[in-house]
Amino acid sequence: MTGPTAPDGPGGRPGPATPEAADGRRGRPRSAAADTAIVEAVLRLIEEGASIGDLSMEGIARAAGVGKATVYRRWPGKNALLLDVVRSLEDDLPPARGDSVRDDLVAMLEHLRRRGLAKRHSAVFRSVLTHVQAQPAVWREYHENVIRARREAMHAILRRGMARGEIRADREVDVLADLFVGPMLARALLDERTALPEGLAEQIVDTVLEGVRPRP
Amino acid sequence: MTGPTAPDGPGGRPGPATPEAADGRRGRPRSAAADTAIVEAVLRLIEEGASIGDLSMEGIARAAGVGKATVYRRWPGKNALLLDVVRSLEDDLPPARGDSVRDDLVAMLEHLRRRGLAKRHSAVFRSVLTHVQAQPAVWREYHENVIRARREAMHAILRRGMARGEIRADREVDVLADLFVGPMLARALLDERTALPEGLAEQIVDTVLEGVRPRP
Amino acid sequence: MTGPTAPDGPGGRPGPATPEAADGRRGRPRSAAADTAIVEAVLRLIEEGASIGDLSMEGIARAAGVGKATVYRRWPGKNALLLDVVRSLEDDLPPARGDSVRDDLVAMLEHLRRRGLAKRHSAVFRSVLTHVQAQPAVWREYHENVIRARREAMHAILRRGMARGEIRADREVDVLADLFVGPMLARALLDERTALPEGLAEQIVDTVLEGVRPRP
Amino acid sequence: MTGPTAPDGPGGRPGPATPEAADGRRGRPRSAAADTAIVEAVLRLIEEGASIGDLSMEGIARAAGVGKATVYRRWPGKNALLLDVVRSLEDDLPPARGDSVRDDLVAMLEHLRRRGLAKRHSAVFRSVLTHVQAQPAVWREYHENVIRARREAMHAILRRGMARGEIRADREVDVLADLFVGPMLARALLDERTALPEGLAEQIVDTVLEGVRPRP
DNA sequence: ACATAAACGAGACGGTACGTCCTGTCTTGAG
DNA sequence: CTCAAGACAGGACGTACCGTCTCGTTTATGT
Repeated sequence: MTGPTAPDGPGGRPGPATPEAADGRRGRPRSAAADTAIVEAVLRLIEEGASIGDLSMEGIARAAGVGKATVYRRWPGKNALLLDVVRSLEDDLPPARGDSVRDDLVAMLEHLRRRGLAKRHSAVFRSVLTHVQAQPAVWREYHENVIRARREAMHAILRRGMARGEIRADREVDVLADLFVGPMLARALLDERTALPEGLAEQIVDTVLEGVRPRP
Repeated sequence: MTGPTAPDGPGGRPGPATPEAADGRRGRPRSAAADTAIVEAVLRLIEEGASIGDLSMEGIARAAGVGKATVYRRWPGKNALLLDVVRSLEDDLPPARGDSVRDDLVAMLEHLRRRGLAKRHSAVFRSVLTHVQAQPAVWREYHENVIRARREAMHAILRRGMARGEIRADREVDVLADLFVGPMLARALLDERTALPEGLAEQIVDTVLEGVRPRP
Repeated sequence: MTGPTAPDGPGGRPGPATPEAADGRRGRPRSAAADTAIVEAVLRLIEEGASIGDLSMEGIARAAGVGKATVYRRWPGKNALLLDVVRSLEDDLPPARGDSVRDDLVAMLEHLRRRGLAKRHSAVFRSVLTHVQAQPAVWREYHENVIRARREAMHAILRRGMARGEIRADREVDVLADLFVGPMLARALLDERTALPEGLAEQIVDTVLEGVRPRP
Repeated sequence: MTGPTAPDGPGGRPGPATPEAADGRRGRPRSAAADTAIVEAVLRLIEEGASIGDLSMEGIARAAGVGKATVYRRWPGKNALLLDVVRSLEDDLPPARGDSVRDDLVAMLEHLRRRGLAKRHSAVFRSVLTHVQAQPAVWREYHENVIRARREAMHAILRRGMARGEIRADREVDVLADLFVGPMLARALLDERTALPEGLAEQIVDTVLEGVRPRP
């Protein structure tokens, strides 16, 4: 989510009370430079090998050359900040091109695979995500905003497939969705051997479509 | 791993420096009561709603009625302790009964499903696991001890299936394994709506075996 | 010093940078309302029980309904502001009426006593003064402007008394001055039991004049 | 107060709950070295020119080579710490020798004069005292413990003088006491020109005893 | 029985980070 | 050029934990 360049997370958090939405918009406006300096500092620190536990608001502010209050003015705590950092890494979902359900599924999984590969991701994403996951409230919000969108896109593809007779219709849609997403997730989380290999998306989609029993 | 009652992790961790491996083993022996008090305190705190980030060695020792040094004498840090707590919750894998590959797969996934259901698990396990995951070193060790065993059991089942012609042999075994384990993982981690429903194991196994394309 | 209503401190402090001294005196003039709002806010806060340490430029500006910059435009810091507040409380010294030295001394001490009694004083003055005293530079300036004037008035009275034979001339004037001022000061600073009682000025002056040895 | 070497203030603050008075006296005992390191650090910083406002608990702990918590374990805040520092500088009052009331009074004032002269005092004492004075609660306690003792010693001297006919009995004792103490205080607080000169105690006592009117 | 030695609870130690507040400066749009 | 508003970098506040280190006490064992 969020355009790749425009970090709208900061400042946007408080919802209706957001300064730019306010009537008068008085006082010195928030520095966009500080926004990016903070997010970049987090990414830099993680790339330099810091684990999530090593990160501190104190250290982030220091690394960003920013006062602590400037960080807290934008995010209520470390979790919310990290959540926004993750969001800033999210790409937009690929549009379902619709040539065939199989191709749409492959495109979706390829999107997931690539995201798990990007330099910043493999380090940042894995650790941030698992960290955020342990924080119910934060995780819920992330869930609402990011995972839900992905799930719904997946469901749309599958329902279209059912309507066109390409996908069996005697299973619940969300179970089917997990059948495709799950293997990629398992590989990303449980297997540390290698990066997610090219061709994995096709392999998963095709095998799940055709089934694991030997074909005659 | 580890018997349900006997937490052998403690004391055993430091390896060669372990007292019982020493020549004389003099002095007061470690209190087994302290071992269990500590682990139980962690579980209790989590059940009472504490997130992993809320846990502190200080608080754990306090809740266990134990001196801080007594905790540190057994585990080098919070991660190692939590890892042992997770391990204490692991049940032994079900033996592959071998009637059919399909049944063995269902048994394996049912084992996973149940583990994710137990009261202590759904609260403890999810959060501890995701926390531990963010700690590369700790995760690696957990991986070696627990996940690896599970993966190998899975692989054994699948290879037997291939040999018996029940599983297609033109795919890598570990990709196939993720095809079964992944959907359960996805449901457990990404879906907070409900507990894992009964029958989910069968549903996943059968659908993956038969494939998602409509059957004629 | 300063008329009771006209706080000329503000604006006058920065010296050459003062606007009214400038050639053209362009732009929006300073708000006299802001001047008084600030000083009044300080007094109000102290009367409401705030200790000096509790006061902050931030809080003062807030209480005065004024921007922080408006305060800093007038005073370089908290000390300077507090000093001006104290000054705004100073009454003019009573003119030496000259009927007798004894009466002039009583009038002087009565002036001190009353100043230490006024509602605003007993709260404000004591704390502000002792605070200011701990700031050498500020204290020095206060000393030059306020205490010195008082001391010189005192010395004038005493010298006149010596000339007229009412005061012994074999002591240094400033030691004699402290003999009268000191007791009132000691009572005000070291004794918290009661307000300074009526008649105290007379009692001190007469006893010091006559001496503490029993009279025959 | 407090013995000259043994800073019993720290730890002793909480009154009856003091650890050394407790039944079991468990846990690691407090480090006496830390006690002195902290107090010495305050004195050192002040001697190096720091004003009271410049002192911070953070800086004091740093200068003492001590954790902040170690300071807060002993004193609840800066005021209480400074109060103890002042107390650590108090000498015991000189015993009233009783040869004559005049000599006892001189000894008492000489004690005050000297205390205001000691290197550490003139810097530390003046500023700490005036600072502490602005904190009603702290001042009250200091008053109870230190000033009260001094006042009572003074009263004892004066009452003995009245009984022996050396002091006029038609004035309240506490007014008389201020007649002697006040001038020394005024000189110390209001006059920054010079240190308190030798012979000042005698000069004050004799002049107050004899009175300021010319003697025949 | 008695010393030895390690573990025990308690809690102090020097540190680091927390999230809040204040300082003195700067930057808006409005007057 | 001032005003109210409020963001800025910096830093102190008092609290909580970190992992280590004493304390005095308890509990085994090896003599």
